[in-house]
Amino acid sequence: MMEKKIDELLKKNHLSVTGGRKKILELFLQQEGALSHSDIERKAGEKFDRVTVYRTLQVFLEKGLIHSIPTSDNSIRYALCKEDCSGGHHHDDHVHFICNTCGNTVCLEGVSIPAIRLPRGYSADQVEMLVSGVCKSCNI
Amino acid sequence: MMEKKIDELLKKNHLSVTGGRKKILELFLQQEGALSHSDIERKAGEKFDRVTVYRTLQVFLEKGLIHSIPTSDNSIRYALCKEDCSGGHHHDDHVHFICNTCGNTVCLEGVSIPAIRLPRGYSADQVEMLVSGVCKSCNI
DNA sequence: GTAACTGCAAAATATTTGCATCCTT
DNA sequence: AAGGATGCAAATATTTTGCAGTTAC
Repeated sequence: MMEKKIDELLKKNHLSVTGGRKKILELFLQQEGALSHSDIERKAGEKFDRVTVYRTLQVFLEKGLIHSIPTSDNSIRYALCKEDCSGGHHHDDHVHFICNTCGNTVCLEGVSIPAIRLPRGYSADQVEMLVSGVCKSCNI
Repeated sequence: MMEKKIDELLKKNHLSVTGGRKKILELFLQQEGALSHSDIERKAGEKFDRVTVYRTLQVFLEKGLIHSIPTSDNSIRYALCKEDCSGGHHHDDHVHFICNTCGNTVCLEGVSIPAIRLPRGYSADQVEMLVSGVCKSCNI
């Protein structure tokens, strides 16, 4: 049951289990894709405060439950991390896809980011790859 | 002379040559790297209005004079486009590098984004690659 | 019982819009 | 002269902070 999974996820990350956190985590689990702050507010209905959403996302981010996906429109998306990246230690080597038709953002778990050769003097820490286009569901 | 170059750039893109636009374009030309909205405000001093900066960046973006670089911190950076991407038709196939030490963002013109294979059903339109780490100047 | 989480109020920031005026062409 | 660009004022929207009340452990 999802309820169980949610509780486990929170406990595993040393977070107390509260209504707001459960609700937000549930949204992420239901949705196969990324959510922006405003997506969450909208989907959660009038359930809880804006501020709680900010704080919850921040804590989830710190604990490594979710990761953020950069965008060009000043509205960062967040997506659930997979098992192996809890504790702030991310294994974010997958590609993010943004659909221009439906607006959804998804993590392409199967597609990994190819290595690149940087100019002399540069050292890489993290690499993000962002593809926009038309997704599977819209591409008919 | 830079003055000339600035005028030409504006004219080439069918924009009238005004003080604000010249100033902002000058900032981009001086700086080898990307600028955020607030960078521009800061560097321009008290020269002109916030609103002018918003509108100018928007126009430059539409005309293809600059391109935007996504970030994870709700502060989009903008960088000058090279010759061949005016008219909203971008040739943005280079990698962007964000230095965690000095905070600068630069376009690695020499490094091009490797092709990737998307899952069946997805079609790509644009690809962004964002590397963070330590840049040449800070890596000593 | 205690520490942590939440909601509310309010402050601080950031972005957008309308309009009158000024500047470029 | 005409159209577009700018500055100012103000409306909106977004994010942060402090604090008091509530809840999880």
